[in-house]
Amino acid sequence: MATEPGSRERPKRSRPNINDVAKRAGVSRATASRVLGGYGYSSQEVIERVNQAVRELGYEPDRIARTMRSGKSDVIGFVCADISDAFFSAAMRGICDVALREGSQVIVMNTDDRGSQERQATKVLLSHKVDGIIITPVSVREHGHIDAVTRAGVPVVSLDRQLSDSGIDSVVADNEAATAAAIDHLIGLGHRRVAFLGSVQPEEPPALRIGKVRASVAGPSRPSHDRVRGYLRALSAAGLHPDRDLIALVPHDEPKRRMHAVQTMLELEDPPTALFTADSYMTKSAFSLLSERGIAIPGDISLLGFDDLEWTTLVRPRISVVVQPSYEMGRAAAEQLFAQIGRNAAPDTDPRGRRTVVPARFLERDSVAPSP
Amino acid sequence: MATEPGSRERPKRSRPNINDVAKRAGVSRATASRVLGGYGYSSQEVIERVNQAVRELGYEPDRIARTMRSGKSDVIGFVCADISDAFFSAAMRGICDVALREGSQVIVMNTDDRGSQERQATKVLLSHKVDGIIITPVSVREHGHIDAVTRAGVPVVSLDRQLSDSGIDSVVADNEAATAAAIDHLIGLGHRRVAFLGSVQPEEPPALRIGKVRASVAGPSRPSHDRVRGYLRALSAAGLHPDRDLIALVPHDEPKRRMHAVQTMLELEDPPTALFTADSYMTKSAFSLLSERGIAIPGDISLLGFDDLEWTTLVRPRISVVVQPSYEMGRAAAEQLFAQIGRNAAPDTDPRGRRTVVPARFLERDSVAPSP
DNA sequence: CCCCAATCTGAGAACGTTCTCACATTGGAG
DNA sequence: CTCCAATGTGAGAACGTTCTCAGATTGGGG
Repeated sequence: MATEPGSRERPKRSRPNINDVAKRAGVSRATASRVLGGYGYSSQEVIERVNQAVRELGYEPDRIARTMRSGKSDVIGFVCADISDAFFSAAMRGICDVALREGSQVIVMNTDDRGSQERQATKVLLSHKVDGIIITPVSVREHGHIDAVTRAGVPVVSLDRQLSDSGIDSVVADNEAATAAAIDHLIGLGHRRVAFLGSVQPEEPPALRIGKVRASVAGPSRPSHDRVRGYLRALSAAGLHPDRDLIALVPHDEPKRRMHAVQTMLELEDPPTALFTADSYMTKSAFSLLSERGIAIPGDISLLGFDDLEWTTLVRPRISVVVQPSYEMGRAAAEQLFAQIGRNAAPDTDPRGRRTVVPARFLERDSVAPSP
Repeated sequence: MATEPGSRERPKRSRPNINDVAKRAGVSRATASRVLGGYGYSSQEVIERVNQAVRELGYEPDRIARTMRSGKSDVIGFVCADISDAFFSAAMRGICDVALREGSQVIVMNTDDRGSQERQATKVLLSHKVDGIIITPVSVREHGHIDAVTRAGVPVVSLDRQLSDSGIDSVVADNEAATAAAIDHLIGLGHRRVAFLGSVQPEEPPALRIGKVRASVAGPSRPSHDRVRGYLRALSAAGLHPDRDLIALVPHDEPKRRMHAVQTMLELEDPPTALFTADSYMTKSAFSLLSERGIAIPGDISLLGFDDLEWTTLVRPRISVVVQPSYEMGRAAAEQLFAQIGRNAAPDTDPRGRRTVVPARFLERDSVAPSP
């Protein structure tokens, strides 16, 4: 009723609030809130009148006001390097599914693996009063900004990487064990010269890239390191000595250097009979180069990769891979986060942080054969 | 100073607010806010004292309270079918990049192409007071819930699909033109029997899948329809008549039926000499089947696909494709959304909604050859 | 008949911000 | 000297919610 003359500028008509509901139901705001919140006492009649009013007005509570009052926002943050990356977008889906079940929403922020962006992201999320944060931290050592989050009483779960010396929960794949098993598989097939080709983050200290692999690889969990460790462990378990020439670690943002690393490996005097490519970037580069050069897989050389990508079953031969369950890892991280949120961020349970390790699976396909 | 005895239960120590800043600077809350907001008059001395206090306390304004007061949240929503899909996650990245520049964050919600989820998502986002929504709507006809969003004064941009009879902005690829050009290319190479293999949404009316393709394909922009239209247009421009047997549209969530559609096509009495696969699902299925069957591409049959996926350059032959610039589409949608937000959601500019069409590119590779 | 517990309700505070308004205090022009 | 504009400041309202508290009304047990 009462359509004002200038019905054009209606957009100013804002959503009904709880006062409107109360008025329509003929009760006070407190009573309406009590009915909606389902606490305290309310007469049956009032309950019905309020619900009726809610329906008639199409009332939806304002989550901002609710957050203001309660401190709980029903929003969590996901901080990752790049949401368009297949691993992160799959994990994101897992996170979203759990969040939906919990009645929460997810804010995503990309860091491009830059510490400054990450620090900014945590600040912003905190000022949005998120209930918790899932993060794939750029650095496993410098995590002052992340500690600040937990200190503010906001739960944090670290995904895919583990922070050293912090009580922060983490969800990681068993990269070391899975890699060791894969390498062991190759050794079992008679391979004695197995190359390890992996990527590292651009920010990583160059020490890792050249000398003292074993030492520099020690420390907190980070996929690239753990996989090197797994490689070394399998070798040593089989009584083989690691050969510096058969290990290459290049920054993941330099495709040319990746190609070059594979190339160098193939031109060795005593070349490897099997390639273990420790991540999707490297697997792709190696496969490209091999097929460009007309080198037969697995006839001339065996190829075993990490990460299951769509194309690994589309190319011939189909590539055998160790696959990280990215969706499930996202789910697990979210489950753990909501568990923390539920018990009100009690930071006392385990001083070293709960660590969830999810198994990576080995998918045998056609790119690996016995050593000639 | 003054570390209380029970310094264990510190987490209750909440972040400093603007009152703390004001107190420390020895001014009123209003003055502190004025300095921080940079409006009105403030003496140089007070400005410095306030900034000093901000630094000392590490004060960060509470965005929830700010939203409460101003109605602007610096958050936008992205509603898509599935964030783990390559198209959406790339678009998401584009959206995030623009949002970052604008000082906003992005909440993602998945619908799995279900109308109920989508309606729910818009409600939730509205109650979070988002400044705008980018959406890939499930249905191009039933958009009452989306109209409700604009009616609430919240800008909306539709991505990849266009809503019929609504003033809602959209960003879409020129699917029809790009498809027509691709088909034309095939015809130019002598192909007379070109098959069209595409997917449709599960919810889509079966009418589309069987008869009267041309008629049912009319209407608002939606990639699957536009591509069929482009196909028909190119055929007709070349004086060719469409053959019902050479057109297959199957729900994208039924891989078996996809395979079956390709199979049927190949077993036709007068089989096609070229396959146009109108989306990534179909391209993958067709390539798989062809290579399984040992059918030579492009020797026995030419293959031309839609969507550029990583593997299309990894397999042999490399697949020629029409590629949709997903990242740029996300960017464009976000740009348009913030433009609307900037001019305060004036819904008066163009009653039919601004339509941004971004060109799809044709990438010629090795999977297309002249007709034998 | 009185009292107290149980039931029901509403007034009002609080969350942290922004911003309007009113009230000083200047100093220069007339 | 007077007046007014320019400059500087603070009190307090408002956003929409939740929830504590106190007050009112019942009814049953003593």
